[in-house]
Amino acid sequence: MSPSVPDRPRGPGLRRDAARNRTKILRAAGRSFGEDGLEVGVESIAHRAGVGVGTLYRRFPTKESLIEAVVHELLHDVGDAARAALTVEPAADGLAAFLRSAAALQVEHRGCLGRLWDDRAHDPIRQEIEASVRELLGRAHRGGTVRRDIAYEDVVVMLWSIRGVVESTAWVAPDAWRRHVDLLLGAVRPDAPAPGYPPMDASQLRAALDARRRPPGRGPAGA
Amino acid sequence: MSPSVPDRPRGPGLRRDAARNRTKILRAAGRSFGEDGLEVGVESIAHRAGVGVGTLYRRFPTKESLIEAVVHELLHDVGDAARAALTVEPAADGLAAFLRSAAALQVEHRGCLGRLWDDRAHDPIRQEIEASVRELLGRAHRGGTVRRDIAYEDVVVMLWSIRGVVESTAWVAPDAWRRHVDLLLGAVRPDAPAPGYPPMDASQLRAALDARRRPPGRGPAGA
Amino acid sequence: MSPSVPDRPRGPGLRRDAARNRTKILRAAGRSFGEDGLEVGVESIAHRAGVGVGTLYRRFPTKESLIEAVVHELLHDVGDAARAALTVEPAADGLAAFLRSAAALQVEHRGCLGRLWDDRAHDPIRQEIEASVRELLGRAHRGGTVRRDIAYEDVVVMLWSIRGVVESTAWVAPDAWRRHVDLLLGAVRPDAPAPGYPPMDASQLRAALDARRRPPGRGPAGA
Amino acid sequence: MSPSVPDRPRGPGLRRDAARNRTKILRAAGRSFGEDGLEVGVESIAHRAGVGVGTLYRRFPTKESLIEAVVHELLHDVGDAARAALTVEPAADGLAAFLRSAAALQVEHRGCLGRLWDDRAHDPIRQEIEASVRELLGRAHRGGTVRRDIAYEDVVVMLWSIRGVVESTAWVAPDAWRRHVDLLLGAVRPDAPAPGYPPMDASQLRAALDARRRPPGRGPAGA
DNA sequence: CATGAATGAGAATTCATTCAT
DNA sequence: TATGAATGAATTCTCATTCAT
Repeated sequence: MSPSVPDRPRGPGLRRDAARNRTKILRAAGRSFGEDGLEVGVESIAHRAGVGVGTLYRRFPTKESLIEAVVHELLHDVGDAARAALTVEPAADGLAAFLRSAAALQVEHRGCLGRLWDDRAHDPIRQEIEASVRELLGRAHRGGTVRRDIAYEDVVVMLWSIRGVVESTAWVAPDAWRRHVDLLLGAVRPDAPAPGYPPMDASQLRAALDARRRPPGRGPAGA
Repeated sequence: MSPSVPDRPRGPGLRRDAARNRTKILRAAGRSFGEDGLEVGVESIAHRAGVGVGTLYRRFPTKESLIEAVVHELLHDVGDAARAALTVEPAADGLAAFLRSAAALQVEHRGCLGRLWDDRAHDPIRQEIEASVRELLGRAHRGGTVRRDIAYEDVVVMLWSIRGVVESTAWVAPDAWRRHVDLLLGAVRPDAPAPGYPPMDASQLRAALDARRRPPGRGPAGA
Repeated sequence: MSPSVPDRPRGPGLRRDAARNRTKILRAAGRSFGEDGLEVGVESIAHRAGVGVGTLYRRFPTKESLIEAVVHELLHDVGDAARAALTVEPAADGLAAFLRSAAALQVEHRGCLGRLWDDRAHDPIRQEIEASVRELLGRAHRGGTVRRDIAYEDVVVMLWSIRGVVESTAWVAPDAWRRHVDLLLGAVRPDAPAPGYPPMDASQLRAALDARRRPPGRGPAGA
Repeated sequence: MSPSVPDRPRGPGLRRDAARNRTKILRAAGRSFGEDGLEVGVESIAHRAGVGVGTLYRRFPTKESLIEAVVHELLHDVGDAARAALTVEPAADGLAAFLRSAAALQVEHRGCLGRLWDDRAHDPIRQEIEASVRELLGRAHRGGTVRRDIAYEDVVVMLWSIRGVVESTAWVAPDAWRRHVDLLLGAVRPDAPAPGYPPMDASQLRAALDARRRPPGRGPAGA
C-alpha cells in the first residue's frame, strides 16, 4: 500500500540530516526485518542504511526500540489502510478491503510479523486502528456481509490467521493468502454456520496483544 | 492430546538408561522449544532434562539435530492424530477431527511451529500424513461436509492459519483456536461461497514446505 | 633479527587505533604461540594483548586466520633475513648467514614452527624466499663453500632439521643450534663426503610443504 | 625394526586377558599417536583397540600415562636398537647403524616424537640407552669414524635434528631422512671441520630432556 | 571386570551495546 | 555528531575423566 517509512514528521527537535538518517535506518531495518527476520544483526542494518552502528544507536537506544519503531511504522500503514477502507463503497465491503490491505502489508514485512500484532510498546495508534476496525465491522454487520456474532476480536484473530498463512507462503507464493482471505470472508457471512465457540473476550485479546511469548515468570536470558 | 515423546521404541542399540535419558532430553527439549522458542540454550534444555550438556550432545550431535528430533516426534503425533481421525464416525467428520487434534498439538508445541510445517529434514512420515489427510479430505468430499474445490493444499494452508492463531493466543487463551477452526470448517462447506482464488498448486506447496524463509539465493546476513 | 611484527604497513583501510590493536594482538599471539604452542586459548592471547576477545575476532575472523597472520609475519622476517643474506660478503657465505638468521627466528617462535614450514595458506612470500635461497645456494656453489650436489631441497631439509634441534633445546639452551648449524655447514662442504642418498625431488618437497601431517585421504579422528 | 609393543612381560599381577587388553590398547595408541598425533581422542584409541574407554582408563589412569607408556615402549625399541648396534661389525659403524634404526623408529611414530626425546617420566631405560650410545660413540671415536670432539650430547642433538626432518617429511617421503643422516655422519668425520661452538653440556642436556616446552612457571591450562 | 553413558570445564565464536577518535 | 572499533557475556560444541549397569 503506502511505501513504509514515509515522510511522517518526526517531532520538531530533530535536525534535517538527523531526521534523514533516522528515516534511512528505519527503512533499512524494515527491509532487513522483513526479509531476514528479527535476528538480523544491527550491524547489517546499519550497513544497509549506509550509516555506522553508532549512528543507529544514537537514534535508537536499543535494538528493541528499533524493532518497535519499525512496528510503529507498520502500524501506521495499517492505520492508513483502515482509514482508507472506511472510504470504500459500498461501506459493507470496507472490512474485506481492510483485511486484504493488511494482508498485503504482512507480506511486505513477513520477517517481523511476530511483533506486529503484539503490543509491548502500547502504541496509541492501536486504539485508532481498533476504532476504525470496529466501525468497519459495524458497517459490515449492518450491510449484511458479516454475521452479528462475529466480534471485533474475531477480526483480530483473522489477522493472526493470515499471518500464519503469510509466514509460510510469502516467500514462494506471495498471493496465496488471497484464497485464504476469501475463505475467511465466506466463513463470516450471514448464511454460513456460526462457530460453536464464542469469540475471545476483550481481556484475553488484550493479554494476547500484550505479552505474547513467555507465560508470566520464566525465561533464561534477557527479555 | 497424546503426551509427546511417548514410549516409542528408539531402536535396539541403546542401553536402558541411555534410552531413558534420550527420552528425558527429548521431552525437555519439546517443552523448552514449546515454551521458550527455538532460541533457548542447550544448557537450559539439559538442565531441565536433569542431565549435563555432554549427555545431550552424546544423543544429539548438534542442536539442529535435537530440533529435528523434536519435530520428528511431533510429526509422529500428528501422524497418530491423522490415523485416529481415519477411524472417526461418521467418516465425513474425520477431517474436522484431525484439524482439531493437530491444533491441540500445535498449542502444546507453540514454540517450534516454525519448524513443524517445513520440511528441511524430508521426514518420510510426512508422506504418510499427506496420504491420510488426502483420504480424510476425500471422505469429507464424498460425505458432503467439504466442497469439492477444496484441495489438499487448502488443508495445509488451514494448518498454517491455525498456527498463526495459536502462536498469538496460546499463551493466554489456549482454546481460542477452536472458534477459528469452526470458522474454517464452515467456510469450506458446500453451502459456503467458493473463494475467488484457486488453491496453491502442488509445487508451490512443496516449495513452501521445503525452504521457508529466505527466497532462493541469499546469504543469511553478512553479504 | 628483526623484532617480529614491526611497523610493516597494514594497508590503509585501518584506523590508527585499530592498526595499533592489530599489532598488539599479532605480537601477543606471536609470543603466546611461541611460548605456549598453538593450543593457547584465544582468550589468553587477547588478555596478553590487553584487548577483549571481541577485538581479536574483529581483526582476525578465526583463530586459524590469526595463526596464519603470525606465520605470515614470521615468513616476512625470514624473507628479510634471506634478502639481508644476499648482501653478505663474501657472497659464498650468504647461505650460512641465512641459515643462522632463520635459526634465530625459529628460536623466537619455537611454539609455532610446525606451521612455519608448511604452506597451507600458499603465501606468495614463499616464492620470494625460495628465489633468494636458490640464489644464495648458487653463490655458495660457485664460491666453493657448498658441494654441487647439495640442492635447494637440501637447504629446506636443513631448516627442518634445525627446527628439530630448536624445539628440543630452545627453552634451556637457546644457542644450542649454533653447533648444529656448524655441523651441517661442514657436512656440505666440497671436501666432505657426499651422502649416499639423493635429495628430495621438487614434488616431494612441495608435498611436504603443502600438507604436512595426515597422508592424503583421512579424516581427523572420528572415522 | 621391532614391532612395537611386543610380548614384554608386564609384571606378574596381571591376569592373562587383562594383559592382552593392555597390549591391544598400547598398540592402538601407538598407531593412533603415530598417525594422528597426540591430540587424538582417547575414545578413538579405545575404539581402535576394540575396547571401551572404561577399560582403557582401568589400565591407564590418565591419557598422559598412556602417552608415557607408549613412549616407554618406543624407548624400549630404541634401547633394543642400541643394543643391536653394539653387535655391528666393524664396531666403528655401530653408531651409524643406531642412528638409522632410531630414525626408522621415529618415522613409525612420527605423531609423538615431541614426547619421545623428553623425559618427564624419568624412565630408567634412558640410562641404559645412554650407556649404549656412549659406548657406540666411544667405538666410533676409536675406530676413526667420528671426531673426538663430538660428544654424547651431540648424538642426542642429532636425534632431535632427525626428528625435525622426519616430522616434516615422513608423510610424503618416508626415506628422506636417509640423506640427512648421511650428511650428519659426514659432518662428524675426522676430516670434516669442527664446529665453532661446543656441544651442550650435560646439565643443559638433562634440562632439555626434562621439561621441554614451557619455561618454568607459566601456562594457562592443565599441565 | 568391561562397557559405554554421563559429566562439566573449557574452547571458539557471535552480537548487542558502549566508547574513543 | 558520525563512525566503527572495543567489549564481554552468552552460545554451541569437545573431550578427558568418572560412574552406573
